[in-house]
Amino acid sequence: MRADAQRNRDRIVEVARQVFKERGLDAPLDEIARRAGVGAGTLYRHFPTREALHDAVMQAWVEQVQEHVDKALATEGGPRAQLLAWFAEYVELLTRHKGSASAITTALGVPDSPIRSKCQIYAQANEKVLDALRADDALRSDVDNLSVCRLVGGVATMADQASLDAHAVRPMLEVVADGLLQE
Amino acid sequence: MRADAQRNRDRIVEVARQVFKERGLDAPLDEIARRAGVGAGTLYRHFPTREALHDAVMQAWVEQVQEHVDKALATEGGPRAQLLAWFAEYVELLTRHKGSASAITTALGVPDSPIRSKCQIYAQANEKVLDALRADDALRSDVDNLSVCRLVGGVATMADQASLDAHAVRPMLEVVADGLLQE
DNA sequence: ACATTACCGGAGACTGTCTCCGCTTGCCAG
DNA sequence: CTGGCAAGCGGAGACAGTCTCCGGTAATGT
Repeated sequence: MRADAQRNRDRIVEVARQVFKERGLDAPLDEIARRAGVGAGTLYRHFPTREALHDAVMQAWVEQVQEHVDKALATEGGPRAQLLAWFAEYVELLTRHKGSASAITTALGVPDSPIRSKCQIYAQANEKVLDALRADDALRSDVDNLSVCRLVGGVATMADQASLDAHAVRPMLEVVADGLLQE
Repeated sequence: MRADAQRNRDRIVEVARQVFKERGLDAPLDEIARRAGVGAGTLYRHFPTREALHDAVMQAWVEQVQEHVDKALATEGGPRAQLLAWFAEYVELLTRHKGSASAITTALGVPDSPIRSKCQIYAQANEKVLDALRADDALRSDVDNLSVCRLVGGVATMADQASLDAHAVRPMLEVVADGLLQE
């Protein structure tokens, strides 16, 4: 890639992150182009679809998922506390950008989605937590990873769309956690 | 209201129901106007916002909520079976029109939403089921109705957006039900 | 029959999406 | 250094959807 092309690309992603944060994931792409100082054509060449741009914007913070998993697994207080800590992190990460909770959770089962890599990371992170709990025999045996991701993703989507804070989300996550743990 | 106005209104709702079913809740309003044989102005006068039209379209099947509650409560097999039966009905009703699960669940906590009446009906229906279970002392004491509605609404939203069938939704509802029941 | 006025409808302004193509500019071979 | 040539740029403009405005139409009460 030519140097100027790379510069433009980086610039677009940077501006897009800002604009998406301000106005949601459905902000006008032309405004992003304008604020990035490039023509619409340039934006669309680098990112043929809106989702491709989402994908690029999300890249940075999705890379933090791994450390959030480890943080949650280091929580004291038994499986329930660990699970809740992880779910809270999961929701926090997913709602960091308006609209992404829904986008990622919906795409979880779609093999050729433009944001597939993001979905994978979330699914793998969740699986890691579930596996850790399974090792302690704390988890019900019949739960599958995908369902749990969708369940928590559903909570995150609602939290996102209705602008719920952590306090309002907590009781929902407790219900999910209790439903998942060995009874 | 004048007779011709009433005629047009009914006609618009009827066509809108059809179009929303075919193309989702974000179908072009102008197409609805065209197929209803009225001008765009007429449509917008009767329904100032898209949501107002959603509201009118949903009216018919929201009226069925009550009977679905009773059907679920008549289910044999104890509290868990009843709860699951109701949740399954709830999801089925919410996903009957693409996009409505998200719209209704998001608006649950918004006092001045255009679709407030719909939300109320869902919330009340859910409360009725929860109350019935509480009477049998089957439910955990600390769950609030709104959280449960959001939780199940979240599942419905995911089911809607990812086009999940009842079979894929079932395990999620089981987790929610188990988390809600007295342990 | 007539006046009144609620109501109709579609032209058109506006906003956002996305493409096309003439121009510019970074890059490398000579 | 410099000339040539793609790669890349950018914005005009076609297209689609939203929503308003207002001249005209026709239902209704007297």
